[in-house]
Amino acid sequence: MKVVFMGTPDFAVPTLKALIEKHEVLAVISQPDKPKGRGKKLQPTPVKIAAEEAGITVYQPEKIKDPEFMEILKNIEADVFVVVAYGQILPQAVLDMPKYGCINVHGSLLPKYRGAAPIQWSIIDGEEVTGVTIMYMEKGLDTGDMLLKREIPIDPEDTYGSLHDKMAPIGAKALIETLDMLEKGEVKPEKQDDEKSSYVSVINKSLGLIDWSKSAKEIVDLARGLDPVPGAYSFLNGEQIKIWSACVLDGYKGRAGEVVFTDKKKGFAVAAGDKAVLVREMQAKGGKRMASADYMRGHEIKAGDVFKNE
RNA sequence: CGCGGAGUAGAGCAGUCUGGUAGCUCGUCGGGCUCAUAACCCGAAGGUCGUUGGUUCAAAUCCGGCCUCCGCAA
Repeated sequence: MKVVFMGTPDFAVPTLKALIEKHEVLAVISQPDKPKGRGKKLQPTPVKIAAEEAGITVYQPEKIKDPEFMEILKNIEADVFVVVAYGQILPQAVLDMPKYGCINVHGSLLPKYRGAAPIQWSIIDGEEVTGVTIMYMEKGLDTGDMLLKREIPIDPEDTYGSLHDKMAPIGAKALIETLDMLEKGEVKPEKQDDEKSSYVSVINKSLGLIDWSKSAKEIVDLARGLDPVPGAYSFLNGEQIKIWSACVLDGYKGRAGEVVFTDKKKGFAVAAGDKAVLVREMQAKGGKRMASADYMRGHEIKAGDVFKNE
């Protein structure tokens, strides 16, 4: 099939690569390069890098709605648009362009977790199963008819990063299968049950501030859902501490946020609303992420110290 | 030139302001004791103090360049 691919972050790259292998990718659309990192250096998107490696033309319109760009898009005459985490809403005129329509790869089992950060939220919510959904795009956000679903178990030790890396290739494979079915006319579009739908918000940094009055499991899930970015955090003696990895520790209680357990090998634990949270990996400002036990060799943390919101 | 922190033994840090060839908590290795919710005692090995110039009788420490890592902001 003749494909135009639209995508921006890492999650989209495996799908792009699979398409390059199996189909004819005529062009790639990605978000404009943005200043990132400490220097304010312009950073190409992961999708752009992958596309250029394959020698495919990349377009990065500021707004896809731009009439001039829409004209270009139309003249490419693709059979299908494949969209994976592109980052812009496609106007109806674009959705109507290709004869096979616009196909989207979404990182959840729709209709649950519609929106921009389904992988993170499924972990933060403590889900045990998630998946990818291939669907037709329509005007609403992630509301189109579903074509193929793949379930993926969430391991208790999975983080956003590890789950993301598991899901991206599965999404790529599912998409290729869907295109095969499309060509053969074998797809069976399935309506989403709006009654069962849920939307999740974009992840922002303030979401990572730990509320120690919540249950230990909720805090642990928050940390792994925000690992490796942007991280769950709290403050000890006015200094921000990021908590990357933790587990529930039974048998210890205290005021929420209070250090209730220290061990030179296991690290330290902080009281939550119910049980305690044993901090395994953490990071102080200016420092690298490290085992909490390592941190304690150079910094004093003792029972009774209290983590606060600032 | 967006703001800031940091690079010292395998790990985490102190020492830098007030120059005089390095220390703490662990780990490792050897020995002792025997069990005290993280065992204790004794001993040992292990460091071009990121790199490179400069100042100085003398630089981890003061000054300049460079490299790397990290937090914030985007």
